Amino acid sequence: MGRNSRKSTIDYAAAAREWAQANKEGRKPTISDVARLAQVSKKTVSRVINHSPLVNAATRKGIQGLIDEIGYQPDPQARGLASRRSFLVGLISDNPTPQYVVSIQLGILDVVRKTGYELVVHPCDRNSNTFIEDARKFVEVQKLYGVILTPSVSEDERLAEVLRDLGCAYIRIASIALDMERRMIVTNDRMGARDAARHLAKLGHRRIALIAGRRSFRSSHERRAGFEEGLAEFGITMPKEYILQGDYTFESGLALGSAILDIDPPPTAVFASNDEMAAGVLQALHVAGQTPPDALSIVGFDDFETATRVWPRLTTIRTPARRIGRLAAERLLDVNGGEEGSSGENQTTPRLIERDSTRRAD
Amino acid sequence: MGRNSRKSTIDYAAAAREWAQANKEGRKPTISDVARLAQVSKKTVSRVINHSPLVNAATRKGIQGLIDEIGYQPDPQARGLASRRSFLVGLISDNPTPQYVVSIQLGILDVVRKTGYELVVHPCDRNSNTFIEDARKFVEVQKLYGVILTPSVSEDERLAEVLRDLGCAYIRIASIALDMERRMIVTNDRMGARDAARHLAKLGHRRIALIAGRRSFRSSHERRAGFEEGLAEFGITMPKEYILQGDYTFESGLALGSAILDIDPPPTAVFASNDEMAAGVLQALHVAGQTPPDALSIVGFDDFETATRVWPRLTTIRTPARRIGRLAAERLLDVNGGEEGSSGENQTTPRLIERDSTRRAD
DNA sequence: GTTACTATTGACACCGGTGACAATATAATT
DNA sequence: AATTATATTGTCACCGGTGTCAATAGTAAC
Repeated sequence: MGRNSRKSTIDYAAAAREWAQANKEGRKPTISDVARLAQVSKKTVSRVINHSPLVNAATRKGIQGLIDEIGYQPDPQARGLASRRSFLVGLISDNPTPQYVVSIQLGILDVVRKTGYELVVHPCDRNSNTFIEDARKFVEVQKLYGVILTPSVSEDERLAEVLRDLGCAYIRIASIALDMERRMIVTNDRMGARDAARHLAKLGHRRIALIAGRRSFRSSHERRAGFEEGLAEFGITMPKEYILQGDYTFESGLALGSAILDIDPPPTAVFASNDEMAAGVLQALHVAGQTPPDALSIVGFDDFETATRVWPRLTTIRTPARRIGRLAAERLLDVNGGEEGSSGENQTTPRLIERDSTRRAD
Repeated sequence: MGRNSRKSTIDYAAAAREWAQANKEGRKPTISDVARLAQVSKKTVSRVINHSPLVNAATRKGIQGLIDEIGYQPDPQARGLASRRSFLVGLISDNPTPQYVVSIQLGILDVVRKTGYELVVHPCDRNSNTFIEDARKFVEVQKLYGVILTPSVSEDERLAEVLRDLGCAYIRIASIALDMERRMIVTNDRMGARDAARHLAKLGHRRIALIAGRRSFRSSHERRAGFEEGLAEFGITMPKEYILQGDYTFESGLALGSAILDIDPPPTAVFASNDEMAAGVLQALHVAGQTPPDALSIVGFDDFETATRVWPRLTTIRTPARRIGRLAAERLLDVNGGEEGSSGENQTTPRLIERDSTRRAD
């Protein structure tokens, strides 16, 4: 205190009224308007909007009040132009499951909204040979504040390198740590798959099959490895013919589901590496006239909507996608402002949701 | 021709080389760089990037070549600041079905990408009392080029008025024309529902029930009306107790599905106003130990993924969501540049997809 | 040859902020 | 009282484009 009355104190309320008066035509106020009304320089107002500590508390309070009063909102384009950045966050994804993408988006938006940033979505095709170049242009031209990457683009090292090169902050969502901790949100798929295995083993199953996910997704390897580890705890190993290669699509699950029926001896349970494929297996059984889980128990992975739409409802491993999105955004925008430990979570552990697609082995 | 050699001709290729030479440190070129190299004013370069007709053909060609050569990309922030607009398109939605939102997004992106715009997503809650104000701020602060609205926000007249007020272009996706033609993409839900009714009637069903969608969605009324019209063609009317009020969620379908079983006399077919609810009905039947479509045929609406995941797969009315997104974006960005008639579609007609959830009435 | 017109280009301020650095005021130190 | 440090604020050029309007150069008309 004590040093806040260099000049005769300003009546901010009166200034606000004056503005309302003079601005009949409804012009949006700019920083200059605020500065004039508050009788300070533009720079000081700028400091207030940017939460600079270099402002006298009383001055800040008054200016902030004036800003609220007349509804001044800084122009992101002008701010960005001057400071060579933007207030946009990008989401680069190439995930085939729409439900995943939406959930992640919602999670990100939960956070981004509060902080005045906006989310620009950017699906891409990792196989396109202009993929890297496109992404580069995207972040460069838009001067993105940062980007969030979902599998499988999150696993692309070329992309990560380009982003580092551009000095663009990024968060990679993936099933294992591929990068510095502050750049990762890790979903512990391996552990989830392990639980799936334990669940089936505890139900007495011994002849257990696996439908693997798309090879280009890290998660597909993690899920398989975790599942095998879990089985190993019970002394179970899968013979080669019980391991089928899917690609995370419903169609692959459908095809492989009917293939499973022809295996001799038939497995009594199967772990599909995601719900879409599990739903496919389920449908294959129905087509074959079976009534799951009688002859075949099924465990999925993800717990997206499909899991509860099908019949019987899928026992599955829940991936908290929205929460993951939230964590990624929090980390990117450094909500919790660097306060040590506060909520620096960057791990999510999936958990088993038991429903109706599994039963005890006879 | 004839007036393109006022000054000694510029060697643009040489200029490009010169830039590559001088710019070892990899600075991004700005409009000033281009202007200097091409020996013209910034304004002329500006005209080229904006496709102004007021540029000599030869000059344009040279400058464009130079731009391509050195990889100049105009800064959207600077452009926006100076011209008081932006290169962002907004998607404002409050639809409960994620698959719909994703499909629409993809459709919009199909178009938006090609034109250098970016898509900013903005889900909202129409019941929030700051909804309108939030939306207003969103388009005002971001100076959005335009926005696309999906049901049910697309049906909100207050919002539309605010947008007109702000001079922001917008496209409303809805099941009936609520606005000037150039601002609408209409999905003819009524006709789709009519087809659903005809389908059931032709299969010999007479005791037919309806599960209506959420009241706050226009489509729910359209679908109901269309369905009733279709039945009327066959002289069928639904008694009151056959008309159930759902809310477009799976859960409501599940609850109402089991309610249907208690109606006496029981209907032999039901039209659920969307696939989610149809899936719910299906599950209710399974829970009750029935094997649809034996005792009850079901028709859904939308043909989103759920329709093919459940068993039996749903007979449904396809809403081409991605195409709708594409049409909306084309219209908004005026792709087809005003050429009369070229592809000014703004209607999509849903069509019946026959699968396994319907059968002949006994 | 002069005038009027069209086509093309340029000059320059400005959009609404921020960065770098200078200036001023107050407090602390000697 | 003079000097130094700290807190607070201001100055001014600049970010990278565009709008407005003037300038210049050919061309057609008189």
